[in-house]
Amino acid sequence: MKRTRYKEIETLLKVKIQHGVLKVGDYLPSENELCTNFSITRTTVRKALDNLLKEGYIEKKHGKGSLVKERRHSLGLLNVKGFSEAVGMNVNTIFLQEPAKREWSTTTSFRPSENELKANSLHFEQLRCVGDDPVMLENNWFADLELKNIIGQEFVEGSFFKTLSQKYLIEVTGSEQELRAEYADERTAGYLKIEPGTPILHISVKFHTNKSNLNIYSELYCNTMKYPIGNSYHL
Amino acid sequence: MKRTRYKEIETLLKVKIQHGVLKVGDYLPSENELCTNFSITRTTVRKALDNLLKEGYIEKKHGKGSLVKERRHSLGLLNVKGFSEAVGMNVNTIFLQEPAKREWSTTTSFRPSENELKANSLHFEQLRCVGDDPVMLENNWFADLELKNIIGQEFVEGSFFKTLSQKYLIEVTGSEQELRAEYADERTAGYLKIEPGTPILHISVKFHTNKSNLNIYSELYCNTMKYPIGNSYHL
DNA sequence: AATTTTGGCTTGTACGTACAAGTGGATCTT
DNA sequence: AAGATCCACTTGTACGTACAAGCCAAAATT
Repeated sequence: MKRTRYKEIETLLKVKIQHGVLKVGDYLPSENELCTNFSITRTTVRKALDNLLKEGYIEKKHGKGSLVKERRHSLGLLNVKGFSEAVGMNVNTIFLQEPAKREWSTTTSFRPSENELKANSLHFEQLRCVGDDPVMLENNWFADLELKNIIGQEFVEGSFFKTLSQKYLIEVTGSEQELRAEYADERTAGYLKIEPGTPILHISVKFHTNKSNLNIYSELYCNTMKYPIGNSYHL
Repeated sequence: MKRTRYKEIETLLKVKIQHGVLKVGDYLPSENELCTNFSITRTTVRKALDNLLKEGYIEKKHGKGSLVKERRHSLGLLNVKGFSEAVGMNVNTIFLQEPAKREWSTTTSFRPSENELKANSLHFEQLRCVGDDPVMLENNWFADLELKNIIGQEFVEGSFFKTLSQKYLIEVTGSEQELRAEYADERTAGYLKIEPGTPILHISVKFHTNKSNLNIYSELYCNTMKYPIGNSYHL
């Protein structure tokens, strides 16, 4: 991943927000202050702020400033990253199947490319809990191409995507999703502690990354009774 | 809505794409060509293209150009606009309840503000069909504040959002959503032609607009068996 | 005292310039 | 003929400038 000035500012501010240095409702330094503080032009500052806006971290008020926004308290922003970045603090993740070489699933909505299918597939399965409530069963596949030592390694802060970003400089650049309401099958229901046949939200995702041959295919099964899936979008 | 140069170019290109003048896979004129054609600077052109990128109309290739992208053929891009703009051609909309003054719903996920609750509520209900298959039941509420004559009037191309944009210069600036898998109740199941108790996808949306006191509250009930809800996101 | 005006801050739009970096065909060299 | 180089094109990043427009409090006017 190429380092750029705007990305520097962007991640720096994002970290400050994530760590609570900048709290919800706080105004960011004005664009001109950021310019002088970091010795960059307003064009670059605005590019960084635009990205934060797009990802829902801030809100901009014409004539006033940019302020830190309340991130969705439900399981928000699935269109940006994975689960553990989206939710607040009290999220526990349990590995049902540790990362290992396994067959490509034949039931994913998004079909891997021929090149990916030729390669081996790495897979892992997690159960996501809010407190003690299991709310999401998650399966992930990706081609075993460029990620040396990813199996056997602990994930950074429990997040696969943070690991990709920090250890391999791989960033998610986009995603496609398909959403379906389905009956829970027995296995899924068991892990989610619900009756088989209960409606669950099935989300199929293909994450695109800046490595053109690396995509992550995820199948998520969510119990939305207590914790609906959230999403937001701002121009 | 304020008219800006970049919005001009943006809508002009968008219309060309929507009307098929620019087809999927076609390259747009280069940024420099657009500059000279419209007598604007590259900064402005890029702002317009960024918006098209964000809304999923185009794809950019470094060193090559911008090309028109395949829009998702499933019921895509709910985070941007409403239904009839998101899907292709063969969508039929049936009014179950024409726009009229009705009570605010007490069951919406997103609570209208005090100011909105004080005002009267306008409501309408639609059934969305792909061909002959009913796929989505849609209820919409919004405060009766600034939209003179909107009841009794035909929607532009059947779309409420297009009507807002073209007749009232109101644009959607963002949205919040909550997604749940639920059992279909009898009424919903009847209209969607499914058995009561079948899982359906319930989407609650609050659309924000450039009129700060105008939000649109929608409750959508989708039969995702045949047509899953699609979504995509690109940096 | 109440109202209007002003001025200084903020973000929004738009101008123009320069160079980096990816792409691909034409040209030159071996 | 095959390969390497070059060049003209594309988009990406970053610089700098100017003014419009929204917000708000202090100052001037009524």
